[in-house]
Formats: sequence, C-alpha cells, structure tokens
Amino acid sequence: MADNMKGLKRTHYCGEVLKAGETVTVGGYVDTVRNKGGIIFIVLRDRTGVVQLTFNETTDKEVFEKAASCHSEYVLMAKGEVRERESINDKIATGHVEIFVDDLRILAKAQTPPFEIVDNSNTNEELRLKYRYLDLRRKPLQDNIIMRSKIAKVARDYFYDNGFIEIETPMMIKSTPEGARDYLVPSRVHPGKFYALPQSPQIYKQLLMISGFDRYIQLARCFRDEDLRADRQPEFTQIDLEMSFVDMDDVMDMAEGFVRKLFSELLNKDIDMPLPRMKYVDAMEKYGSDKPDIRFGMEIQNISELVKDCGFGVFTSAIADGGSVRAIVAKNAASVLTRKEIDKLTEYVKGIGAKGLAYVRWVDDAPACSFGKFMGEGELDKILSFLGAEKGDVVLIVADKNKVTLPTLGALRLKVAKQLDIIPEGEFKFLWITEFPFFEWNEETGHWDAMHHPFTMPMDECLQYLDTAPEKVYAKAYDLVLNGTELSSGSIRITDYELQQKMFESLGLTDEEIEAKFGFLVDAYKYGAAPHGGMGIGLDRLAMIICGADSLRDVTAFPKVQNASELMSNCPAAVDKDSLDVLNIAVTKTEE
RNA sequence: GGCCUGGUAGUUCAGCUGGUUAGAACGCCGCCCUGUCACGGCGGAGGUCGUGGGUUCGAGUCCCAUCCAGGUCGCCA
Repeated sequence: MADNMKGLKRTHYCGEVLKAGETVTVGGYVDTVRNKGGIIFIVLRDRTGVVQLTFNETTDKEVFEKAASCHSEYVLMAKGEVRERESINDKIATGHVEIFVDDLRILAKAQTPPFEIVDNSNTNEELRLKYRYLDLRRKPLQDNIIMRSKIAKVARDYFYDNGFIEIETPMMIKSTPEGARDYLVPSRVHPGKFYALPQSPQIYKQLLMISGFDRYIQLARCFRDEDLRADRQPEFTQIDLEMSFVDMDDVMDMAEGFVRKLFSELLNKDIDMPLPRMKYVDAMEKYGSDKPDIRFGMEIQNISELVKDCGFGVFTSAIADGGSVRAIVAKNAASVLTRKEIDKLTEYVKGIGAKGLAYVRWVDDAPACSFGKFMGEGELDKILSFLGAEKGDVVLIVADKNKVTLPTLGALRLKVAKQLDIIPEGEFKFLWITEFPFFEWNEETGHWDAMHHPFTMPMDECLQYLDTAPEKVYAKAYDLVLNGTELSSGSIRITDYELQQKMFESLGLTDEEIEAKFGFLVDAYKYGAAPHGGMGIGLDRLAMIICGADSLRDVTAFPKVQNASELMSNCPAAVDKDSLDVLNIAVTKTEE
C-alpha cells in the first residue's frame, strides 16, 4: 500500500525559488535518484521545474530507507527544511538550495516507463504517442501545452476587452457537401439521418450577427475528414470571430491588435504595425504560393521575354502555349546543389506536376547549363545578368503553363531554402494576402467555383463584372500568413439577400440546391443584417510557430497520427452490433 | 490512392560484398560508496532482427508481399 497525504499540504511548487530556513512541502515525480551510500539525493519534478531532496542516513534511518526504495517516476510528497547546498549547481534555477526531508510519503509507485522521461527524448514518436500521458510529463511538451493555454488566455483577454462576446455554437450540425469531407454522426432518433461535425462555425456566427450580438468570439473546435499533414489535424481549434458594422480594414486592424498583444506579452517581441499586405496575384507571381514565406528572398522571376525566340524548344513551346518560363536564383548554392542534388530536385518537380527542370550551375568561369547548346551567342549571359545571378549561384528554371511554373517554383524555393539552411530561425514575418479572385474555373465540371465560401462579399468595384467577366471579380477576403503558414482566413460576408442569390446563381446552383443547403441562412438575411465579417485564426498553428515546433502534434495534448487514428486509445474503433442496430447502420466494408 | 524514408535488446543506434554465440550506449536488476547533480565503481539480466513467403548449404543482410510510423503529392470551398 502506498502512503497517504494525511497531515501534509503542499506549500510550494518544485520550481519555486525557496529561501533557506523555511519549512516547505512539495509534491512531484521522481526525476532521478542518486544514492551515494550514506546520503541520497532525489530530484523531484513537477510542471514548474525540479528541486533536490536530500536524505542523510544518520539523521533519520526510517526516512532514509524509504528514500532508498524510490525509483524513477514514483509520486512523492516531501516535507522538510530548505538549506543552502554545500555544492551549488547553477544549471538549474533551484540549484543553490535543497530540501532536507523529515517527512517522506510515497504516494504512488511507478513501473519503469517504456522510454526515459527526459527533455531531449530521441524516442520514436509512435511509442511516445502510445504512452502520450508519459510523453506529456516531459518538460518541452509541458511547456508547449502551457504556452498554448497562455495564447488562449491572451485571445480571450484581448477580444473580451474589445467588446466581444463568447458564444458556443453547436458541434452537431447539418452536413453541407462543399469543401472538405464532414465527419458524420448518426442519429438514433432519425434512422438514416446524420449530423455533421462542423468544419467551422461559419454559418452560425453569421446568424449571430443577424441576431445582433455585434461582436462574437469562440475558441472553436473544427473537424475535417481529410488526410493529415504536419500542420493539419482532423480536429483543430480556431480563434473564431465575427464583427458587425465593419469592412475589411476593421477586421484586419482588430486582428493586428491581437497579434501585437500576443507577441509582446508572450515573447516580448514588437511586431511592426500595420502588417504588410500583398495581393494574391503578386504572391503567386513572386513566390508561387498564396502563403509565401517572406523570411528569405529567392523570388520567382519571369524570363519569358528573354527566351521567347531562343533555340530551346521546351522554352519556346511553353510560351507559345500561353505559358511562361520562370526561374529562381539560389545564391551561393553551387557547392550544395551538385549535379546529383539537382537531379534529385528534378525528380521532385516531376513528382509535383512539372515536366522537368532546366538549370544553370555557375561554378567555374563557364557556367554549366542544361540547355547551353541551344543558346546563341551571349544569350545565356543576358539571362544570367537579367536574373542577377553570379558565380557560385544556381539558377533553376521551369517552363510550362503558369498553373505549373508558379507553384512548382514556389515549392522548389522552399525546398532549396531548407537545403541551403537560409531560413532565419526566431523571426516572425506576417503578411496579409488580399484581393483573392472570387471565382475559380473548374475544368472538370465546366463552371465557376467559389474560391472562398459562397457567402464572401465581392469587392465593391467588381460587382459590375459578376455577369460579364467573373474572372475580374475579387473577393473581400484576407488571409493572414506567418512564416509561410496560413494562420488565418477571413472575409466580409454578403449581407444583401438579392446579391447572395445572384452569387449562388453565378456558381451554378439551382434554387432547389440553394434551398436544400442554405435555405435557413438565405431566409435569415431577409430579416436584415448589418455589414459583417470576421476570421478564424488557427490556434494550433499559432502555438506551433510560437513554440518553434515542427508539428501540430507537439502542441496538441492528444493528437491523431497520419491515418487519423489515435495511438493511445486506438480510435477509431469498431462498435458492437447492438450499437449499430440501434442506429440502423449496416457496415458494408471493414479493415483487414 | 501515388511517391520517398524508416522498422535490430525497454530506448537510441551499429551490424561491410550473405558465413561461428547479433554488438554499443543509455535504461533496468543486484552489491558497494556521506555532497551527488549526465554521480561513480563492480557484477548481471535482457533479442522469434515488424510480419509472412521465397532464393540459398546458410538470410538481420538479397527478392516478393504485407503491416506499422513519418514526410510529401492528390485532397484540405
């Protein structure tokens, strides 16, 4: 039987700086035991830090022997006098004191954990996730989870201070077939019918604006049944907000205030305001991405004009087909990007849709060029000088339709930057992306799709093109990008019933479809709504970047792995036949 | 679903062109040690090499299949 806590009450956390002479009681997990024979040191750990407990054989034989029986991860409570140490350890905050224990309780014994609970664990993540509750004892992970909590607190403080009201929206809602796949929840009461878990509280927060709550915020759980990535979990949390009587700048200003407060309070960093803005089309042209990482250069350049009459068919035919020839220059990369490495990059770009990769690798006085033999006198020099390339640089060129060249070079830019290790750590570069095209031509279905959701307001000056030139219509939408990660997405909503109807028509939705999918929302706008808009800020991604983590799993207490299962509890799992029967569900295919 | 990487003591890894009894470090167990703090010393236990099949006199190593994990593309209005 383990001891109990009777008569003891914790007075301090382990990480608190204690004064010599006072009597304290601490509780925690055994980090290490150092048994020297006649004296024992136990390092006790809790979420705040560690403190050394000291036991002397001659002082109290009984307590000493109990200490000798302690092992890693035992849960202890210890009362004793704080003393200055004979030898100081400046590596830890409490390294100048120790607790001379006169009352020790072993509150719980512990099996040897399957991996060592140490700060810099190299243990395979699969195992750590299976024993997530042990992994979470490690300080780096605890710090991340605690930081996440602080971010949530700053968010609540900031938005509450600005008059926002926190309102919960339902987790069980109606499924709408657009966008990401929904997680479905079967209804017992309504056989054959399903709820969906929300991909975002979008529709509900708009309804709250119609109701007149004026400013709404929620730390909202969202669900998407899509494949995972390092920065994508099937369930995630958004700092979700919506404001009335606002236009784009009002929402963006509000978000900027939050960002400023967040970084100043938590990281003591001043973020320059206002945050820079870039049009979507410029982001695509320069960075080949709608979420560019602007911590480094290597921007995409268009050399179509220079090569449109050259002798290299790959270039000229790409241009003739309405495409372009574009390049990035990797400065001083010739030593890293060897011929072999460039071959690997070529394979990489083929894997993401490009047909190939042309390059110039300038090591010697004569640059090695994959298309050199097609170049006339001085042509290559002209290209290199246009690009600003110098000896030691590597130029990577893709020729294709713009839909291929830009994203390919955008991805290549990131990959090469990582390879060259030129992305500065500890910098936070925010960027607004604005003026998104409203529509996107879908070649498969042959009609226009909404690039954002269909409730997004077109920019005022574009309304005239709705019927005549959909490609000229831009949205009142704005994405906030931080270090190449899409942190937030938002827009001003359509509040005019007739305009909304028109947008649906432009998207090719029939009246029946509109009624079935969004009937209640469309109806709601008939009763009057103030202009409103908002955004959702990814709390998990924000925490990931602030903590310097590489994966959402490092800032989520109980994350899912790539196939959306959770290794600790082993969910999802089969359910028994009775549970299915009561839901009127028949399973037609199972694993294995 | 496609592609890439990985899977060998509890953990992290090594194990060459196939060849005796598969090694190291940490952890774990036992004994010793009164100022350690990456404590130290001595001793010890611990492996169906992810799984299944094949090639071979012989497979951790080669081949095929499969499972698991990670990354990535598709996907994520």
